[in-house]
Amino acid sequence: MDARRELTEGEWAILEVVWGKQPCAAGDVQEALEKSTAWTYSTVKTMMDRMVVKGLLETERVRNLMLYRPVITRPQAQGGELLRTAQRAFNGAFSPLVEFLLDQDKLSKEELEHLERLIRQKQDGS
Amino acid sequence: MDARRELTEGEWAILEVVWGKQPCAAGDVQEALEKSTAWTYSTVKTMMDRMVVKGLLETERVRNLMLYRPVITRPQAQGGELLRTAQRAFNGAFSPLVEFLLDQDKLSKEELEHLERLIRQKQDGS
DNA sequence: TTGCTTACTTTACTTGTGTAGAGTAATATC
DNA sequence: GATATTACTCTACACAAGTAAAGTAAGCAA
Repeated sequence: MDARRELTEGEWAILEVVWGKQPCAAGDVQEALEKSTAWTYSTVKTMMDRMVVKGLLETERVRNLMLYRPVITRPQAQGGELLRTAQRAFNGAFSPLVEFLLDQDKLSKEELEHLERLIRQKQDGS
Repeated sequence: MDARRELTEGEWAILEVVWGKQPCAAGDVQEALEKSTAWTYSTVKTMMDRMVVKGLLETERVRNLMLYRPVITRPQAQGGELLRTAQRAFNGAFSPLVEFLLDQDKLSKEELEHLERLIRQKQDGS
């Protein structure tokens, strides 16, 4: 619920899976992350249960199976992440953050064109 | 040196001070952060020494005083932060990150105009 | 009904970070 | 020179997060 909470690397990994397939059992998540993380079932299950306590996931018991759902949406988490980055690294403002990307040539010619178009649309819309 | 290392909240706070005044003694940093963090001298000193071990700061001893300097620059740290955010929350690309900001109306009319101008300059320049 | 399999629970070790007290060394002051 | 001040060092605790082994419960198969 609190999109302002910081997510760890592990929490992101788990949430990505749960967002993709919900409801979702701990075993599903473990299998999905097996290649990238090599975490055992126990590890994933522990992390997910801790995420429930934190309010990041919620559970529903179906017979002997525990199903998990995300409580926060991906956009909420993305927003929180960006907010914190802006806060920490750019004194709380988003615009300097974008300027930094421009300065550092992090955006390709195509992306620049694309963004220019989007900005113009945005301006027309409002 | 490694701009890819993640900085904690505390490390950011300390680095902000050290970037602003270098070289800088632990006491200086403690005083600067006193209002916002209420950390004691010991706390700040411990964190800074750990940052030296990590290669985030370097020291020079002048008589009985230990002076600290940043090893990474602010832009390096900002870049690292943004890179990680892009990685975690936007599958590694910067452009979707900016699009997210547009979608979520995180940028004011003035900022949009400003950015549009910058983008156009950028395109002319290259 | 006996054991196999699967999922879950309990417990615990480790590392990093925030936090700081207590003790020590060196400088400054009277 | 004795004392006060300042800065440092050492040590340690707490909590979060990554990590997972071992034990338990419940449905399934023969």
